[in-house]
Amino acid sequence: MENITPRRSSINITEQLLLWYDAHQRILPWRAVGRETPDPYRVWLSEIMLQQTQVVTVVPYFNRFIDLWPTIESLAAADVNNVLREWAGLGYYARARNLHRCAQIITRDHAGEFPKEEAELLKLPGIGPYTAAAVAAIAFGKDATPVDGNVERVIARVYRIKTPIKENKLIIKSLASKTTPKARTGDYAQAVMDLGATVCTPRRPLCFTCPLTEFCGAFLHEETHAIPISKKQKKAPKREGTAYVIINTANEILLYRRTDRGLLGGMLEVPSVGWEQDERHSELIRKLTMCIPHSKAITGTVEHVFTHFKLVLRVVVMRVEKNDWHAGLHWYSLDKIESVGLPKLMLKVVKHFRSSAENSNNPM
DNA sequence: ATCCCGGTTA
DNA sequence: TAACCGGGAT
Repeated sequence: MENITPRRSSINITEQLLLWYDAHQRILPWRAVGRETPDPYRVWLSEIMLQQTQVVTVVPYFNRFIDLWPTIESLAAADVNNVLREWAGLGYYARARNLHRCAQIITRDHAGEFPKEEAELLKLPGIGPYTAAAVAAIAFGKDATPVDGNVERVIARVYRIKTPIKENKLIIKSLASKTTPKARTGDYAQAVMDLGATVCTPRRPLCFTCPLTEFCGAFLHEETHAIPISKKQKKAPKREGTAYVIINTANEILLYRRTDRGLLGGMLEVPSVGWEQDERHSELIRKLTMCIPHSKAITGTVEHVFTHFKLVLRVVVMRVEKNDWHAGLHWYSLDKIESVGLPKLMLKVVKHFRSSAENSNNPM
């Protein structure tokens, strides 16, 4: 039996991965096909979107961005608020602001060309160790080894690392570098990440389809379920607040733009109080409540989970005359609310309002 | 309901 | 080291 086909062990782990990648790589809109040269702009844009975000989520956003801004110059020339609008729903909104800043720097200071060296890429906003290595390898074929969560998991299993990933970043990086080929560094990087995403998954890895089982310490010791070691995270505390859906007689909703820094930075929001340190809207709400005390009703709550806390937001609806509130306030048509670019939390509030208004004969 | 997953920045 | 989101699995 063993002589019918060449012994797999005559192929090393790198060659095995590249063979697997040639046959099983995912077809993705930012990937070059065949002998095409990858477009650094598309590689960079995709890698920024892929930070903390899965491929299936990224694909439609990527296509939309490319439609709107096919070149880095066009992205640099865009209004940052339009970039945030298109980013809405992807989360981690600092990525969008850094993306725009980076596009402007590349356009203004680098003649529209990305630097090819990992160390130079690292200096750009929004580009950290992972993305610098990914762009250098994938877009420019440089000898760089991006290490993301997929790579960490694959390496931890193959080398049977049974201590927390967090404590082994350097070891994992050097092991991953050791198996990086001289040529096809971009394909190799994407091969490991594809394998991690589609085969060597966090739970229930599909080892029966894996090209690396003969090299994999975790598989050979039946320990894939126990590697990598997950660090236990402390459970998020709960916060509560009140969101105000303020609707005028033109069926428009009052929205504000948040400050650039911190939570949901730069995004549009429904005014709310009680759950953030900066109570920017408390005065507005106080005045509204005094002027029209009988026009409000709590319609229920929406819940949302952030990185470090859980939020329960009571929803209060207020109806105001269109002319009562105009100076400096930003009204948005409820009919077009889907296209203004609200983060998920605020979308939940608006959707809750709409469904509760539908289900009630007398919502006020 | 409750977990788990994940790069960059300040 | 903590802040920063949304999706998916169980």
